[in-house]
Amino acid sequence: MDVTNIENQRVKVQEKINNIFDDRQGLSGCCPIKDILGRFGDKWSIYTILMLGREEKLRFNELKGLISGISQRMLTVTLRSLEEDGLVTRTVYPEIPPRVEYRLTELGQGLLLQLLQLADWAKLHIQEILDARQRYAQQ
Amino acid sequence: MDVTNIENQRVKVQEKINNIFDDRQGLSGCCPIKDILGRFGDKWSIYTILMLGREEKLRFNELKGLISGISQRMLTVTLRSLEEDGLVTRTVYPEIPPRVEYRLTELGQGLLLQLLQLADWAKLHIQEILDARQRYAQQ
DNA sequence: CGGGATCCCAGAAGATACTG
DNA sequence: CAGTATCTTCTGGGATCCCG
Repeated sequence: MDVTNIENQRVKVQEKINNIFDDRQGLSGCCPIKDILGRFGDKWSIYTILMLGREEKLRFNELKGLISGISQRMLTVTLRSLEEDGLVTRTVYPEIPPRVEYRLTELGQGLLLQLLQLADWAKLHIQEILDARQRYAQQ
Repeated sequence: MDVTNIENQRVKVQEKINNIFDDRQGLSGCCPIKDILGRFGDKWSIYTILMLGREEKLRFNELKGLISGISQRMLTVTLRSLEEDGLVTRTVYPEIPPRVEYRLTELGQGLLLQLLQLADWAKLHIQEILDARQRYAQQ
């Protein structure tokens, strides 16, 4: 009985994986995971999304202060890329000096939730990974 | 009532995000998401994990055939990196010619499940992203 | 068969200076 | 304040050759 369940699990996983690769042609020649990953797999997007998720709205220099180490250029590039994909909105207030506010869209908040799930898994298993890494280094 | 629920949701999200950053110091100066992402955020790890997840066990050249476009070097590098982190096992059979089998560990299978969840979200929302990208391009 | 070692390059990211 | 422009630096990954 247990064996059957485990076997069923396996088959489901295999089907899902097959589905991912079936869709490859339709979606600009790339599997959806890779495509999504391209959106936040870079060096700064995650931090940007997390900060906007925590603070709800932030100005350019506020973000720059919160994301330690990021350069002006990379913050600009990152925000433009997130905006392009509809994950972030950019609102310019025509004042002097200018004020620009960034927020997550609903889509961006959805992605944030996925990231947090991934973070949960990561926190649960990070120690195993660190241990494995150390074992590997000692061999 | 509904407003309170939404507000509760928000607070939960904020707490989670704060937790991620609280742990930064303890975990080699990096938040766990970034650390995990470093494991499969590269160009080939995902495909490797997906293939091993689908086939259960694979030899070096079988993998190379399944992952179109990958070079010998990058397959080696990718597999070593996954092995180092305890996501993949490498078994050498001392025959002539040599035979080497790769499999996902339990940890690797756990990560695979996370990836599949991400894929589910991706498939649901990829079209929104593509639309947003097109709108952005036309402005 | 399953790699290791070496060379090389494009594109990502940092530093710095300037601007509406 | 919120960028843009330009230059340089760094790194991931491809190509090639070799080996047990």
